[in-house]
Amino acid sequence: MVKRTARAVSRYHHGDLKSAALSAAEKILERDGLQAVTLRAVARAVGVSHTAPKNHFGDLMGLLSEIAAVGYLRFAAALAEAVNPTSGHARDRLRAMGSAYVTFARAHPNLFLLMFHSERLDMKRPSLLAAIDESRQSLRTAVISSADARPMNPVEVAARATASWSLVHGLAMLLLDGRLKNTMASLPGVDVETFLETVLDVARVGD
Amino acid sequence: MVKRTARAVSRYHHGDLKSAALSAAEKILERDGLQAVTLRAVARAVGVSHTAPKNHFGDLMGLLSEIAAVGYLRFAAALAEAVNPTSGHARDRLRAMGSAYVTFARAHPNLFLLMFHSERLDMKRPSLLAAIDESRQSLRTAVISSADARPMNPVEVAARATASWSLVHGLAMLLLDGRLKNTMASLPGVDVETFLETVLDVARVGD
DNA sequence: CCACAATATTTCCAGTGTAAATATTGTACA
DNA sequence: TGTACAATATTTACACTGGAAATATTGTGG
Repeated sequence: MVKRTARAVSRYHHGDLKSAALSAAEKILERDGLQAVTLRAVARAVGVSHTAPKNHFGDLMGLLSEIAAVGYLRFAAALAEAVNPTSGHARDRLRAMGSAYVTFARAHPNLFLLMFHSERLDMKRPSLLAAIDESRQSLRTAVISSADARPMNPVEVAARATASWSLVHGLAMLLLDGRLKNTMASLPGVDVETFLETVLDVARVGD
Repeated sequence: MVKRTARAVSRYHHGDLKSAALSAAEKILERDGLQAVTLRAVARAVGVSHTAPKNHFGDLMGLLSEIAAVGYLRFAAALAEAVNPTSGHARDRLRAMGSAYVTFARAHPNLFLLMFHSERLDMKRPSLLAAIDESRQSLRTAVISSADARPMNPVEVAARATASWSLVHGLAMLLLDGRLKNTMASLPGVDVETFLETVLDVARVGD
């Protein structure tokens, strides 16, 4: 059995506890849900005393915030990726980002739910704020580039951006919370991804 | 000091524990958040041993489910109320219901968040299912009545309904999670309700 | 009036977050 | 090289939680 990554032999001083704990926590989150993400469970998974994580995350909220921060960085990358190849019209880029938004939520449901669960997050934590801001940048570029030629006042611009965001976010949340099961059941032969794309097509926000 | 409602003198056998516990729990929920809703806290608030609620709710998830059920009944009433007086066009009714949806979420934020937090709910509990179905009925009437004259296939009908729902739900969730603070801060002089109405106006879903 | 079901209490246990004191280790500096 | 110091980890302790199990009280139908 090979030694971990760094020189870790003595067992005291894990050597890479922070990142090890983060990935262990993320695994627990996706596998067993948020309620299973526990300081003690993470510590057990990494093979360390149950108070060791405190040095790196402070408390449970700190740990969850760091997990969410990692999620936001991946989220931002996924959104940016979705826009890049689409060299078509601005509206197509917005549409592609909406699709990527929902796809990410489906691919990492528990992580996504945590990311929008402020009650469990420390919204003053710098790393989390920075990661959120990165996602916001990704979103903004697509929304801005889809602005019409005709002049709009700032409120209308913000309202359209918020409407677009609300649509994709609400769709993701309803889906993850199982609220679309009835709808899907009433449409035999229609698979989920097809239906989600139809929703995004039908709802061309603003005009 | 007047006796409670029913004849409750002996202190053993509360007499109306279920409803008393429910309203106490709801008060705690709105005042201190979901994490404060605890079987023991509710029992303390009602002045009863900490295992007494078990007889009525089974476990914590059962209690939370009953609270959510009450919320869904109120939610359904609020939505139905919003549609009733509006005798105008079908689209106006849909618009009014969207406004009522967001208004309810703002008026009872923690309750609303619980209602869409399946992880904490027992979605097999009959009372909860019935209450959810009542809300769904309220929503459905408005959406159906706003359907165009021109024929649509079932998938498009469902997609439009889902898009409308997603928009208002996403708007409510983003707002409650504090995700619109930045946007609002960038629009000095615009108050929240005005902005929310603008979002709903801008996003006339489907056509 | 009494057996029984419903309701409430008491007692107990395992699991959790967190604080405080202690122990070990890496490292900068002499 | 060696040593004080900061960083990191452990041990111990405590208050809280959900829940199971045994017990006690009360309402009610027979």
